[in-house]
Amino acid sequence: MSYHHGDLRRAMTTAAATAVAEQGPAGLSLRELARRAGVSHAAPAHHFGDKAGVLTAVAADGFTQLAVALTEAGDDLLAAGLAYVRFAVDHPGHFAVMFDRSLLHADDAELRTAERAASDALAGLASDADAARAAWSVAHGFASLWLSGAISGPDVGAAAEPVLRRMAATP
Amino acid sequence: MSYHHGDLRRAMTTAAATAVAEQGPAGLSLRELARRAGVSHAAPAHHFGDKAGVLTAVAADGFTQLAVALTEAGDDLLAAGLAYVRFAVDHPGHFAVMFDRSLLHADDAELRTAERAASDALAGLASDADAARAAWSVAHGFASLWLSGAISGPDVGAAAEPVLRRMAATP
DNA sequence: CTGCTATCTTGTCAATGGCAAGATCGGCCA
DNA sequence: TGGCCGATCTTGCCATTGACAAGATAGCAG
Repeated sequence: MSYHHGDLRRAMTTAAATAVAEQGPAGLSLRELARRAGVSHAAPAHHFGDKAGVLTAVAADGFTQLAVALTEAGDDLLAAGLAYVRFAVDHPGHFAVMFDRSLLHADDAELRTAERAASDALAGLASDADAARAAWSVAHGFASLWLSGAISGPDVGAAAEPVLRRMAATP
Repeated sequence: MSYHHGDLRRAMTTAAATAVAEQGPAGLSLRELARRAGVSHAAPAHHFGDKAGVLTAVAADGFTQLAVALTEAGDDLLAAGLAYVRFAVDHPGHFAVMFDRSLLHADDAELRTAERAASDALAGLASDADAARAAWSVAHGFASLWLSGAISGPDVGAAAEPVLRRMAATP
């Protein structure tokens, strides 16, 4: 039987992200993941160690992509907030694990550098620490509530914009 | 052997809440729960149906308590925000499941009425819908980020107050 | 006392996460 | 060229778990 020689690690992380987006982190099965990738049930363990390792890789991937999205949004606080919300809505699988320490290996090196990158992208936007925390809180809160269905509407951007503007306006 | 005749259902929900607070929703084991309560491994199923049923009961309990906390906080938006954050920090097990639809029976009757109670308590605070959403987002976001460790400090209230004030100040 | 219902039990099963040991592959160096 | 070696992936196994089915017990109504 021929072995799998593609980039199995990346295939697994992306598959895991979509699975988490569909069924939540608790619904993720390593064996199901392996089945879909066409490999044996023990293949994930080699690359990630355990289940938390898979989710840690997903989270690290998410923070990296978030850092890029925030950087691309520029210096405007409102634009950055919208980019944050859009990232969460477009990558629900990543977002669902990124801030849940109970699912991750919090001391993973790759994760920490990715977190740092996103954190740095955030810190550069606001004038002081409280303003940064406030902006981060609104964007994060709105994204979470939207994903949970607590806030809903026809368009995310249209719903988020007035909420985020209210925060960006304050000095 | 004598059967358990106390209020097993309530004992389970509170035990489940503390277990979730310690190990996250994914780490919750119905059998471990039953063991701690001194009942058989199938006892939880009778009261809650399945695992999601247990977490649904925890979430409903959380929304009920949240509604009380918000009502007690009065009409001030800042006070309500602080009460929201304090509730999340004081009841991390409840908060962790309340907004995660993937863990719950979203159509549960008890859950829906509890959600409604909390939602009503929130809606009465702000002048318009956007203001309510904004206040909710900041409080929810700050609480989430604090619980995840992304924002930290010596005292929650001291850290939250300037952030929430920034939102409450805007008309 | 008898029957009824809610509560709790034992018994069982498939699925899962994780570990150990072995097989295969691809590249590196003599 | 040919053999070695580490990385990758496999098979085999085990304890734990969630869920279901069927039975036992307790307390209450009549």
